[in-house]
Amino acid sequence: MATSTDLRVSWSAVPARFRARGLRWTPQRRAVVEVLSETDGHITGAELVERCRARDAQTIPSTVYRTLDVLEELGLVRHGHGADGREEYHVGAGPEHGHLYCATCGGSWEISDAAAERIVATLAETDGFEVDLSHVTVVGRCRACDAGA
Amino acid sequence: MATSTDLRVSWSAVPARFRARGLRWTPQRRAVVEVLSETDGHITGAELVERCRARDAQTIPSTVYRTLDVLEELGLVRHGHGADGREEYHVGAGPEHGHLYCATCGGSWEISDAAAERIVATLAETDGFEVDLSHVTVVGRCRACDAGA
DNA sequence: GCCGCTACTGCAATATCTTGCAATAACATC
DNA sequence: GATGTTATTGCAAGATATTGCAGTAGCGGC
Ligand SMILES: [Mn+2]
Ligand SMILES: [Mn+2]
Ligand SMILES: [Zn+2]
Ligand SMILES: [Zn+2]
Repeated sequence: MATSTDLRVSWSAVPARFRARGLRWTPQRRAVVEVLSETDGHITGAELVERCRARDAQTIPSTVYRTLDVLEELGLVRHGHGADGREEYHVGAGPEHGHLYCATCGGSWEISDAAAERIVATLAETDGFEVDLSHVTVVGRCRACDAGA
Repeated sequence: MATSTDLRVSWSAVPARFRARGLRWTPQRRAVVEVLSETDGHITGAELVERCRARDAQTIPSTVYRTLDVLEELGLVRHGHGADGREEYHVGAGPEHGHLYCATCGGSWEISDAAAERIVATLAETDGFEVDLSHVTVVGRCRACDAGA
């Protein structure tokens, strides 16, 4: 089966997780975590900054991005990149998955578990490479666009 | 077999290719193409700007990036993204290929043709998706790092 | 060789993300 | 509840990339 690290998380336990690691629980980090706890699925770095700014106009982007780095180290979020290379965070979205982006229509989909499993297995066998599935972004052309053109 | 659009190109024919399309051949575009013609394999957008600036200190980044867009439309280069999402251009590098990046050691490799072929076939079958192989970047952990840790 | 059309450039503003550094504020300890 | 340690923040600068717009200059036609 495909690697399946579940991202579902008890946000209420996060402050304790921070302190247990010698990290500090600050108002700025609380704001980021509150926004994330209300997010399901995906959010870009810029969107997160925007939503934090909506609650607190003083929000500083570098603080938000540094908080994301910490949350990712703790395994509470994972990031990938959109078709243009921008960061996209996976939050509370269940099992790991990669994304498919259609360059023609702009649509995006999660890579099916079946395909993910085969891709991970293929690169493990032929190249000895262990894939970070959450980070996988495949750009190309979707079935609909292929048919319509 | 895997898609195999060859990028080997006769740079001397480029000015005529531009004009045939109603595009103009300018000193700025000539500089970009000259740098590319001396490049084999890969170059990031920033590196290209830097090398153009080395020949002409007046080089404007937006002009370079716009020239890259045109060259890509003409099929003379293709871009992908590094592990951090930054643009990387494939130039004169033979058949299309994707890349593997080890997040641990920072190493990078081209995805083997065998693996590429299976990945392209898998996504075509299971998700009806036609992959742009040049744009594929897979991040994870290489064999050496896996063994050493 | 000149002219006109319009593709292209330069520039300034904007978006996203990172980094170094000095000042600040968590929090463990007492 | 005061204190010291040091993790964290705010800020400024920088790297990379995109966009709108007004002025410039390629180049096809004469
Ligand atoms: Mn791209
Ligand atoms: Mn990344
Ligand atoms: Zn599509
Ligand atoms: Zn490695």
